[in-house]
Amino acid sequence: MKFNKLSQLFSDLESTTKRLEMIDFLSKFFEDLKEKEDYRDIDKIIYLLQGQLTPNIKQFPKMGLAEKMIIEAISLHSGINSKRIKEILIKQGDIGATAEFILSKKKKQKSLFDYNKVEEISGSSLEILELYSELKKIALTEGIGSHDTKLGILRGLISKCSPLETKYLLRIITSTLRVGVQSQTIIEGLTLAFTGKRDNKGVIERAYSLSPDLGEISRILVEKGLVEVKKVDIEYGTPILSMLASREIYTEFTNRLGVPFVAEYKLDGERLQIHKVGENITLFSRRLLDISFQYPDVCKVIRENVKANKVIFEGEVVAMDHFYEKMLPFQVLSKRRRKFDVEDISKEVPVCLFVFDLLKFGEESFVDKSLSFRRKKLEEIIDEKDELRLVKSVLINSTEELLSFFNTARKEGNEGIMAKSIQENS
DNA sequence: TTTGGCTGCCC
DNA sequence: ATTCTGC
DNA sequence: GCAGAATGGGCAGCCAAA
Repeated sequence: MKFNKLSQLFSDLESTTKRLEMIDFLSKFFEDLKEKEDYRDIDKIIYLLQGQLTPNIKQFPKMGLAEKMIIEAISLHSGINSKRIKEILIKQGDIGATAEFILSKKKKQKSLFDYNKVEEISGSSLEILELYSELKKIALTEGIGSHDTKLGILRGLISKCSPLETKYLLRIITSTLRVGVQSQTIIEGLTLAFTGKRDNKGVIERAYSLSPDLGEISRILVEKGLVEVKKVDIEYGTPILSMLASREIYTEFTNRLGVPFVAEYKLDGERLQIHKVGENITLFSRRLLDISFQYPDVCKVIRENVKANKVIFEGEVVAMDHFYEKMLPFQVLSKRRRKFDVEDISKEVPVCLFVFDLLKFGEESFVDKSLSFRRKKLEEIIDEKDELRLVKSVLINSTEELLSFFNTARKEGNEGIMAKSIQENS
């Protein structure tokens, strides 16, 4: 598929704020692929629709090239100095639009024809596959001279793109695609185009949350059908999408959930999803980056004190003064987020992992089990140590209990408290 | 070798 | 992370 | 209430220029 086709889709999506209309644009686009039975690039198309090169679980480097360097590239390409480009950027409000504006002017001067028309006639638009491999090159370029190399590749791409294509190309590179569409809407489009029924949305959503690679899910859907998508499940080594909590004044917990419900401390640290396969420990950040190397101490304490050969669980790692049993604020912990001198900083900023959920144990998925069941199993398999504990969790029966739990939580240096329903299906 | 702009990722 | 918008 | 976008503080790493 050509990139101009995808660019047109971006443009259509951007033209509306109505979600149903966006879904319609997406499903029409997918149905077109279906008619042509051309699924070669479907995964890449999906990633680009998400404004990415690869799914988060792929641990692929980022472009390392954002607004300031794009300005440099536009300047090199157009001959307009970067100060002037910055002025245009302020007016246009967007680096993509800025480039589109500048290039459409320039190209009109150069040629008597409208560039987009020339391109349509000659069919010379960039192949998505080529665009994709060039973008990968940009991401993989590093070391001395890498800025120039990246800019060189980018200039090559821009010279093959129409102004409209350049707009979206640059937005993809700077992770600011913002055409009003993300995973949820893409899933709706896919559902409509490939299953015909909107009710099937949940199946794809579930698969995506357990194996967050929408390109791969799409491929399964178009090549093997919804039946196979249903079979997607949580696997060791593949981090699942983390559940997000919504903010709420704690006194409202009782109104929303009734009593009793479970309350837990909300800790001021970094969220970790832990996959243990034998002695092998992998830690994933909330954005699904493998950050195991940052916490060798955490890996060690898990290896030695979690009594399960294979298990996936979640926790919050918090900087801790073990002598005074005092939790330290997030800023202290953030010193741990580094690549070098990891052992030194581990000693300087000791941490504790507070475990709060179980996702898989052995070959059994726990994602649909009840809260109490998950907690009970966690208590069974974790030997608590100074550096490894279960998060404080209590059953709240009354407003008085809630108030006192909140006050204790704050006194002990927590951010606040979390509320969890005891209903089986949540 | 040092400095500072830029980028990306946590919250 | 929070806050805002359109649906 | 949901999905997506816009925005902010603070840290470390990378790289080019000083």
